[in-house]
Amino acid sequence: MTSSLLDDLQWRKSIAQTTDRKELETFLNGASRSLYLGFDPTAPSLHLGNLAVLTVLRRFQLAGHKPIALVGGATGLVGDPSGRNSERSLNEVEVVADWVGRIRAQLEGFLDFTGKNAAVMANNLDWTAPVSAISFLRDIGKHFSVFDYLELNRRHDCALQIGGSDQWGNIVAGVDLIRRVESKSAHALTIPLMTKADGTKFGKTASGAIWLDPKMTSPYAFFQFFLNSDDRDVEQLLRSFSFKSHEELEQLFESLKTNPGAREAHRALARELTSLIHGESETLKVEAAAKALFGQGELADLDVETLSGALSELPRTNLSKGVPIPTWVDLIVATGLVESKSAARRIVKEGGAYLNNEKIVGEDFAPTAQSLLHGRFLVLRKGKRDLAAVEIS
RNA sequence: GGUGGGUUGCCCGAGCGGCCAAUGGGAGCGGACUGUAAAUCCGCCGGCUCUGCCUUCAGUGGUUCAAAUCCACUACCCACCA
Repeated sequence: MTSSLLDDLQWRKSIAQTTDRKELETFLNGASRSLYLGFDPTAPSLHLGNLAVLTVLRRFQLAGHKPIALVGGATGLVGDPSGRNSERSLNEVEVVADWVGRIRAQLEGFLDFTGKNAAVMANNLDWTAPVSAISFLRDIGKHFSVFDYLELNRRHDCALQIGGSDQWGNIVAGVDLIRRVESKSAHALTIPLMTKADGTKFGKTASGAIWLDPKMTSPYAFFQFFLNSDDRDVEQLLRSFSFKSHEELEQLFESLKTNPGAREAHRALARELTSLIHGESETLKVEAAAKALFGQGELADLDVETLSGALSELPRTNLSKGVPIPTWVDLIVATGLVESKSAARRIVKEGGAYLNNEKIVGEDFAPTAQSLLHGRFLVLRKGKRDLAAVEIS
């Protein structure tokens, strides 16, 4: 209930639009309020884009308010409101239910579901399912994100909805609906959609979105994503995602300006977020791995534990002992780091192929038994920083 | 409902019977430079059992020695008229 929550969000450039700022301020200062944020289950995991708005929800909770995370099981089923893909198979229903479950589990790690301002999980399937299909279409139609707000207002006295700035229209429609139907005032706050300095969408790489699920984006890749961020994006990323104090952040911004090469701010960002999502011990492992693999020391000098720990973070493939070792090209494709043999051959031809940090030459090159580190590991590298591992067992 | 235009590789967009795996741009990838950054420059950029072969230009069928290119039908999009 600190009066500075909105000021803090402002400082973080996390506010795109709000309904009347003064009223909102008064509303938030008055008591511990319920507010909600909705997610569409369009994938089995949340990604960094979701995390940006989710972080704001968390800030509200830390300020004493009660967050409601709405996972739109119903929304996920309807999806495309144009109705073009209106035929849904039973399978899809099950899939969406599964996704909703997974997303819930991720939210549980991020919000506090205990205590006096415990977070609440809601699923709009709870109030859309009992409504018959015909009345649903007639009364609610595709506007049910608006309807959700009304329903949460009734059930949880929720009078603030937050979301990405693309949701502004929807949210305000909900505010209006509550005013009309319930004669109560409701509020809205949107968060700017993040973009990168180069104009591309934030949180996407060539290989796709950065997911919170460690099976979809490894903690190592997650950490590296932040560590390798464009210098120009780091300040905003810290503002948006970090829970450090303003003073600490200002220091990092300063370091970014005066000594960008040290990448102190990048590292702080990568550490904090990886810890937040994957836990501190995982972060330590991942960082140790990166240090080992990118260090100037010889890979062969690393002890088995360090090496095997580091390699476990990478895309990898296993080979059985005894079979002849395939070519570098075949191996790198097997790890999944390169998608076709043509692409792998190209990399060799262009001089970007490495085995155990030594450049290799020739498309037919195959590691020998002597190449094995500690008798069972191979470290493949593509270009400057993409690594993969092979283990013989 | 009527008439006309469109559907090309990850995206945009040329091609309009053979020289087309298909111009150009963007994205992506490799190299140089660096800081596991950006900008810049150079190269690559469908797949494979790689001097060749295979699968691509909305779908299906047809004409032809030969089609992304011509014809017919189907689907979707867009424009003008109603």
